[in-house]
Amino acid sequence: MEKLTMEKLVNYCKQYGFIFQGSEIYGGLANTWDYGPLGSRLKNNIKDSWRKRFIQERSNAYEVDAAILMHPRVWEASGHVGSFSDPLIDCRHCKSRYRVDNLIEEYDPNSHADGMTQEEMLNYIKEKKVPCPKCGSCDFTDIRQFNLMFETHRGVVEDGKNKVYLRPENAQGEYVNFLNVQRTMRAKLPFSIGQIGKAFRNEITPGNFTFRTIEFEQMEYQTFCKEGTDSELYAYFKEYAKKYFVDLGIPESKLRYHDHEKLAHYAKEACDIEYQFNFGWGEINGTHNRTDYDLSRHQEYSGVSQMYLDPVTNEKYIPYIIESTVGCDRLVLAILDNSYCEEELENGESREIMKFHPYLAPYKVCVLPLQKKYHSEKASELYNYFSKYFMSSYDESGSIGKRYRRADACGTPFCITVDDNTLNDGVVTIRDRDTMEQITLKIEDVVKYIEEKISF
RNA sequence: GCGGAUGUAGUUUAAUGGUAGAACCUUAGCCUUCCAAGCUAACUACGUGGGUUCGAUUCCCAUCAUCCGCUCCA
Repeated sequence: MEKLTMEKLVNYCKQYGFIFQGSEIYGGLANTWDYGPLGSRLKNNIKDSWRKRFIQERSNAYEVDAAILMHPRVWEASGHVGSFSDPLIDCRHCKSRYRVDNLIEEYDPNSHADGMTQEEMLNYIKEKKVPCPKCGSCDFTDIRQFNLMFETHRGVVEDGKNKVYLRPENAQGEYVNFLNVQRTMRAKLPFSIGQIGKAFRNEITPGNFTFRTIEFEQMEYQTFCKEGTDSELYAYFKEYAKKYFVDLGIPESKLRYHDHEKLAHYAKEACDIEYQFNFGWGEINGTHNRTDYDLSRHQEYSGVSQMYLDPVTNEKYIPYIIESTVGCDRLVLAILDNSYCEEELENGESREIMKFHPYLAPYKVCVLPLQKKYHSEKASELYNYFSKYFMSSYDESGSIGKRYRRADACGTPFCITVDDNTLNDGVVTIRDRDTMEQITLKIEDVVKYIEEKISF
């Protein structure tokens, strides 16, 4: 098999209705992508699988759906306003662009550029004549701020007073609801609040299809726990996330952990899980030990106590938080990347197949009348019947072989063929894409059979 | 954001300073009926905007987008 390239995958996704370029008829808007009929089914199935593993099957896990627009003070407390914008500087000579704090710290690791204001950083560069790492000259532009948060305004008047931000991460939605969920669910530590939702970052983005986009969906849960139990949970969640990916059909050989050497200001421990995409290793999950940083900050900025009263020991304390995030769009891409196969046929041609885990497949079954003329009436009837149980498709156009292959290309695990035996004896032929085996089943047994096969 | 490449139907492509030909796909019909058969039709394209020109899909410029490599990604 030829190596899968991103171009091939993009093409495939477009051809079969998984992913289209955003605003395509206007020439496209960079780094936005629209999920088509099959892609949105796949994505929803992935979300459902996450929800099942991380909310439903875990005790003390609760889901919320928080607003994308939050009080601007949230982003002050989180540290996003002020520090989340990158101070950038360009070399006039070779046109390279750098983050100023990185530039200074590379020049002198003991310089503590983190704590400097923009002016101080600019002065530092001028005084020490910090050279451009690329060309060696010291001829830089002024520092420019690139705020990574999308801004908008509430109300019709645009002024600084009513500026709001599209959230750059979802976690704050859980943090500000910590007490609400704890109280209403009568939850005891440790417990988790999870959320699936969109976040927005106004970043400079390289392509790689949907791997990095300005608008993206995260599936994450925040676990509130007592200090001292945090590291054990952190280690456990790393394993738990990896097992989830393996359960979805991703081979362990294409997964690896990547511990962060440089930690964020809030983090005590941080580790990514990376998947081996066709373009290289890329993060699909992050586990972070965020300590009590977030709730302490919210307590400070809101003035509302975020203390937890331990009913057993009567201690009062601010919980630690372990965060586990899966990039939803990235996982969709990983699943597409991992499922794509080109199969050599006997006649030397090749065909594209998607081998999804049946739980993730956009369509579970495709109903095919063997002969359009004689079987399509019964087949339509069965299609309507199966549609009540799972996503089904129907295809009567072209030869039976062609229709099997079409279904394979969409990743449909089961084809159900309606023939004379269906009309006479009430049985259908079910063909399993993975084994290529055909079995005959009574119509009333089909739903149970399929439901077992597609469970997760 | 930088450098390189590219841009003709859904896909792969051909030709051309006088607006485009094909294959596959799709759709309809006939025939066939358990793994992309055949026949007959139909549908569908020069990324966008300027400039040069009598005339631009073709030449030039800009822009947008994609791919590859950097950069960036608490």
